[in-house]
Amino acid sequence: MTQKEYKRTTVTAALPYANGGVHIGHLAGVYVPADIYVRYLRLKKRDVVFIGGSDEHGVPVTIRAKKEGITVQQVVDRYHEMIKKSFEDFGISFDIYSRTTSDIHHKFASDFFRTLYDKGELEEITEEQYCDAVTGEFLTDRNIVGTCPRCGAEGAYGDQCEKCGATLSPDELINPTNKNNPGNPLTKKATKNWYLPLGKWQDWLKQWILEEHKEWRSNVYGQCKSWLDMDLQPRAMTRDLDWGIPVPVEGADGKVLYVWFDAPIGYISNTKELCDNNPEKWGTWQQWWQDEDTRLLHFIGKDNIVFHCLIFPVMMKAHGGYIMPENVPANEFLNLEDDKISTSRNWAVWLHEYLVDMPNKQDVLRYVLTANAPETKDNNFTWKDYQEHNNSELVAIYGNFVNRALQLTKKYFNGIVPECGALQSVDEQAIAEFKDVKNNVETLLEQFKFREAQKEAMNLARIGNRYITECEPWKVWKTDPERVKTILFVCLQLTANLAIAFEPFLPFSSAKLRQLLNLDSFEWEQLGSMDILKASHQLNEPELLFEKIEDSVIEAQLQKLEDTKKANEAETYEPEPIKENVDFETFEKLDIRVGLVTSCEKVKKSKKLLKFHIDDGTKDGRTILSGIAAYYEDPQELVGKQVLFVANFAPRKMMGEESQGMILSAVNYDGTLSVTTTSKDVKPGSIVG
RNA sequence: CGCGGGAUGGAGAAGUGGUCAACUCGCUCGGCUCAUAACCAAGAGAACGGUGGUUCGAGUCCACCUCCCGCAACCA
Repeated sequence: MTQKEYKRTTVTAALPYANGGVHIGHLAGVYVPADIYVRYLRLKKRDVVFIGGSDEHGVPVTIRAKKEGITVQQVVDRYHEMIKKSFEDFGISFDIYSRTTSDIHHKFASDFFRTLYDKGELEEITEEQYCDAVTGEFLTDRNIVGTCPRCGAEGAYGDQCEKCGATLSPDELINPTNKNNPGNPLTKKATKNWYLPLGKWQDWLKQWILEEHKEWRSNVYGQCKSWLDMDLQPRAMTRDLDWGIPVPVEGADGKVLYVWFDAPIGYISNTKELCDNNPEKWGTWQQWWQDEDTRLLHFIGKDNIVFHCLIFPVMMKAHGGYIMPENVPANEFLNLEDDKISTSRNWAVWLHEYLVDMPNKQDVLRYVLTANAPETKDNNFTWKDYQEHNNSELVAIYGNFVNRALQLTKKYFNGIVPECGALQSVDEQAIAEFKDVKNNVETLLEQFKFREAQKEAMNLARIGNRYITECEPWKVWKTDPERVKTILFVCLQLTANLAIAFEPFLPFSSAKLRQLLNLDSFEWEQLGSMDILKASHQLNEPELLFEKIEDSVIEAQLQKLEDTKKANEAETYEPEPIKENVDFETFEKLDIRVGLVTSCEKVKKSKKLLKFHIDDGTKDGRTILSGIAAYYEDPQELVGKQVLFVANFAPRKMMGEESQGMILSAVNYDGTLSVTTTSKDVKPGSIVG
């Protein structure tokens, strides 16, 4: 694929925003593929650096800080630590994971901006912009709400009305106000900002991307093309805000660098931090960002395409001296149980929670996310899928083959690698098959086809299972023990090959397998070879590589999601509209009373009905049937409670019983029912009014 | 509204003009028993989102349409 032979590779993974945790969508889209690729290159002994870090500027963290009553720094500290820790525990092998609030970054980004400014690469534009008349803060279109001029809906945004879909500008809104401070009036103030004139670089971008990088993924190429077919507008690189990197220009008080300006520079400043800390090992940062022999790769999600393919390259080009990305493998999005992943709705599987709920199952998640990777279209993660991939692939195919090989070796040869005898055609065929795997995996990885590459690695185990079944060493042992030596020798070499092939994908399992095989180290070039384990080498005690995941574990996760859904519904609950007014006489017609429940039981053959006996102050009391059985599993808990009931309801037969009235229940937001009761003890039969 | 990406058996997913639409999981039926009821073999199952067109021939090219996602707050 790559025509040029590069000396080294710089790999970046999108900087997660320090306003929440990392979830499976981030992992599947960016971090797992990036990590696979980097581990592969390292195993090939290539020079590679893997850069990550938290993006800690921008507006949302300031809003969160305000809401929680803590400082912005406290917010970003909290999430930075959390994200960093969970990446580590998950085995995302960043060479550095730093942050955009670091001193090095502030200075670097500031200098970068200043260079553009001094070279005259930025345009100064003064504009009237909306701001909150009370607080004075500037507002983006999206943070202005008002009444839609077309459909009259309330709560239309400054850029679009969600109700009718009309594209709007804030000027068109009726009664515009600050979304975060409803009611505050707006005014307009002139403000000066610095813009990057993208149009100036349009021809260069067209040549570089549309002509020279036709091999980029179609989603990336198509998105770039659609932008490049229009006239690119200047893009503001500064904002009126007090959180961020101050604009290093005279007269720019109260202005900071736009997050999208400073965040990608974080890739570079983090590299610098890494190199400064250990120059012997890492050399200079310039070597990773400015040397023509370095290949630059950005792993991102599809929403970041224009920033990484157009804006950041223009920033680097305008600055001068930087290399351009050689590829930007952007993934599509992952859904969760058929619903969009959403931070605000808490609809996600959070990495930090997964690591607690599913201890030592990092590789299972890595495997499933890769097997289901949203490489060409949005995909769906379901827990059932997760269980299936684990149980029928990792356990049944990979883990099982390894276990067969190790157990048989233990049984027949005390865990010592036997001598290889003369090869038969069945052996040679298996060996020939698994020699192809190396090339196939390499080709696929170089094309960023991780899903297929992993499947190809799994083929090794399939080959192994087929081979061992065909050779039946457990049978041959009885007649020809010498032959069993060769069979198991081949199986063990296959096992060692599996450890190598899966290292980029399943690093924890490969480490464990390497330990079981009692191997100190291995490298990619050994993949496909038949002498990784020498005869008479002692193996360690066999252990299972993967465990079956039981239904109960999956059900617990599904329940967790179900609870989230419930909580979301509760949050977005809106009461039913109030009914038409009635006069007092109408109300008076209803005779509502207090009753004491003296007995309560399920009505046979009915799913819904409970049969109450109520003390209503009369000698015999009355019987009332109520359709709330589904919400009171144990009817006994209602006995002794005072309830409100309509006493002058016309009696009605249900399931053969007569119901004399109606017990009042509240209908909860989710449709569940709750019997009403009194707050103090009241004599049965008392009037409610 | 516009622009970009996508829609292939129950699920994932190859395939860009021409052998029975590959492969993985699931399913059915055999076999095996070394192995975590794991393994191996065989089989069933897709008129390739819809309509129309180009062509000797289309999942593959063209037109129109439908649905999903992104570009547009949070966000991979």
